[in-house]
Amino acid sequence: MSAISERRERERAHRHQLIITAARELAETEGWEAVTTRRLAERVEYSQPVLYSHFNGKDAIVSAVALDGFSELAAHLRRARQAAREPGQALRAVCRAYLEFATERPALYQAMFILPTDLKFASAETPPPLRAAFNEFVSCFRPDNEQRELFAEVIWSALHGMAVLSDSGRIPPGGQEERLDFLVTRIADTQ
Amino acid sequence: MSAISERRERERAHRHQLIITAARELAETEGWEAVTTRRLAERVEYSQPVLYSHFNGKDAIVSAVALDGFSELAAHLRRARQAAREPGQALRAVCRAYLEFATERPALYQAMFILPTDLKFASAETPPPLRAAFNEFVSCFRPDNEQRELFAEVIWSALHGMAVLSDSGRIPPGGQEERLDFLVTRIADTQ
DNA sequence: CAGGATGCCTAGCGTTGCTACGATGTCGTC
DNA sequence: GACGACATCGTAGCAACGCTAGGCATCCTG
Repeated sequence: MSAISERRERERAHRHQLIITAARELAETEGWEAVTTRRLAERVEYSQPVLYSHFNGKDAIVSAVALDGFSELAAHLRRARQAAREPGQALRAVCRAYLEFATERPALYQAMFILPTDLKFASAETPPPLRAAFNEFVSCFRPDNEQRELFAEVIWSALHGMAVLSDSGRIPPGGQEERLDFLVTRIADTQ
Repeated sequence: MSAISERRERERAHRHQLIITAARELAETEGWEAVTTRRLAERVEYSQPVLYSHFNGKDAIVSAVALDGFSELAAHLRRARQAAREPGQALRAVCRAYLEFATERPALYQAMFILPTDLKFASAETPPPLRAAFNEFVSCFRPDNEQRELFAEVIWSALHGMAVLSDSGRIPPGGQEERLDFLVTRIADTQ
C-alpha cells in the first residue's frame, strides 16, 4: 500500500461521488430522461466505460442517487418532527415535510420511488437511510402503540399517493393542504 | 362512401383494437419493457410503420391500453360497490376491489398510473372512463357530504400508494388487508 | 382502361445502454 | 535503472430502441 495507491483510491472515491452528484444535478435540471451514460460521462470529463468501473449499470447510478435522497429525506423529516411544539403536532409536521420534499425535489423523489433501482426494501439488508426515513413516521406514535408500524405504512402510502398523483396531474395539485389536513386529523387522535 | 371503403374502415378499426390488445397481452406476460414497436409489429403481423398510422407514438399506444384499463376498473369498482349489503360496507368493498385490480393486473395498472401517457386528468377533456372510476369512490359517500370529492382523492391516493409501494417491495406485501382495514375504519364513519 | 390516390413495406437515421480491445502509463522485482 | 506484470482508461463498436423517408404495389374513381 504505497502512498500513490492511496492517492489513487482517494481519487477513485472522489470520482465515485462526482458521478453521483453529476447524475443528480443533470436529473434535477433536465429530468431523468436526459441522464444518459454519454452525457453523464461528458459531464464528469471521463469516457463512458469508467462509469461501469464504478457502477454495475445505469440502474445502480440511479440507486446511488436515491440512497443519498433517503438520507436527506430522513434528516428533513427528523428536523420537522423535532421542531414540532406539541407531540400531537409532530405527525402533521412530518407529513407536511414529506410533501414538501417530494414537490421541491421531484427528480430525486422519482429516483427514490418510481424509477427502477437495485435497492432492497423492508428486508434484512435494507440500507439504514431507508429505515431511518421510515422510522420518522413510526416515531410520531407512542412507543406502546403496537400498531405504529402499520399506521406508518398507511400514512406513508397515502402521502406517496398524494405526491405522485398530484405531480402527474391525476388529482388537482391545488388541494394538497386540504388533503393533508383531512388525512392527519383522521389518524392523529391515536398516537 | 362506397361499401368497399366502409369495409376498409371496419378493418382499420379492427386492426386498431388488435394493436391495443396485443400490446396489453405482451405487457401482461413479459412486462412493459418487452413491449417494443418491433415486437408489437411482429405480433400483429404488420410492419412497424403501420403502428404509427394508428397512433402518434408508443406513448399513445400505452395510453390506449390505459384507457381500456380505466373502463375495466370502473366496472370492477361498480360491481363491488353495488354488491355491498349495507351502504356502510360499500367503501370497504370498493377499496378492496381496487387493490385486487392492482395486484391481479399489474401491467395494466402500470400503464394507467406509472408509465408516461398522453391522458388528461382532472380537467375538462378528461376521458369519461377516468371520471367513472373516480366517481365510484365519490359515490361511497352521501350526496350531501360537501367534502366527498376530497375524501375520494385521499382514499384513492392511499390505495395507490399501498398498491405501488407493496408491488415494488417498499412495504411488506403481506399486510395489505390490515392496512386496508385501518384505512377504511378511519374514514368510514363519515359517509 | 388510364390516372391518381391510398396503403404498406423496405431500409435507414440517430440515440440508447453496454462492452471488447488496444494503448498508455504505473508498479514491484531483479 | 531496466524489465515484465499489472491496472487504468479511451476508441470503437454491438445490438436494440423509437421513429421516418421513400418507393412499390394495389385499389378506387372518372
